[in-house]
Amino acid sequence: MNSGDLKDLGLKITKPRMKILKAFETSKKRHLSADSVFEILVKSGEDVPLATIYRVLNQFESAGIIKRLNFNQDQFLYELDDGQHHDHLICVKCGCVEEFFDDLIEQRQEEIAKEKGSDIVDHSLCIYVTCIKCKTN
Amino acid sequence: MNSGDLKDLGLKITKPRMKILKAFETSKKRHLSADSVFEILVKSGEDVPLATIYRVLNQFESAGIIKRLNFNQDQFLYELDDGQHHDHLICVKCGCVEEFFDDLIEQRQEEIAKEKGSDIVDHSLCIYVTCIKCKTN
DNA sequence: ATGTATGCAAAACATTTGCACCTGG
DNA sequence: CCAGGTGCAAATGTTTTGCATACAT
Repeated sequence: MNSGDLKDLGLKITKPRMKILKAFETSKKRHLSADSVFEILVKSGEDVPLATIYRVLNQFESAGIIKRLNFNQDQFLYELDDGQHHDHLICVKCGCVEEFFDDLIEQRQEEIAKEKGSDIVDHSLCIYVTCIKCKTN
Repeated sequence: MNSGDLKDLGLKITKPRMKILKAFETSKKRHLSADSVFEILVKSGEDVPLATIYRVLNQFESAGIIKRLNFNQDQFLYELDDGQHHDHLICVKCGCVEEFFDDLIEQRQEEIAKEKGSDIVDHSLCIYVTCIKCKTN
């Protein structure tokens, strides 16, 4: 993701937008809340107000640059959208997130929707786990 | 679910609790928000304040009487817990909810967690659809 | 009687919005 | 220059909480 991409999406290249993008690209965590983006920027002295972060995040989501995820937590998480659909395993102890994709599960969902006469618009599968690290602690 | 069951769970039989239970049992919708429980009770003249509804709903969830669901909407929904795990199809147009259970999907989730070395605690699969009724409108 | 539950009003908290000012192209 | 973006403060909407009173057993 670079400034050209932003421009192509009809979004002006502004400092807040670039900073927020960079936060995602340089963070070791792929899944960030609005608040953690805020924290990252505060720490790097590149402060952007939360309201702007939320606005930019929403625009990025509309533009298809990021995805907003709902893990039944108190906040939404956002991840860069690489175009590869996947689902998530979320550790209930440490909050870490792993991604996976399973063809069989995807297919079965299509079949289930078909049986009901419905068209799938989207789906979300969250597997809440105790991750391998937390199991041994 | 009757007063005896409530008592067995260590919950006193109070008017608000009975009214809220009845709202679930008599509603044609299985999936209700705190607010829609409130509306139902207002309409039947059995008014219970929202704060109490939230408190009772939380107690019921801890007691295993109901489940709290998160469909990526602005509120949580609650359903009577009949002990049968299932997942949901949610219509993005009309908000109607259908339930389903698929053994294959359940199994695959176990396998995926196992591959990662994690233990499943819970999971949530929401298929967002356009339902058959909304397709034809 | 007494520990719980309720009602009310107020708090909490993530997210959104109105509006005046700024900025990118 | 000017539409669009930002910053700030205030609003929103759901859910939670503190506290004094009422109730179940």
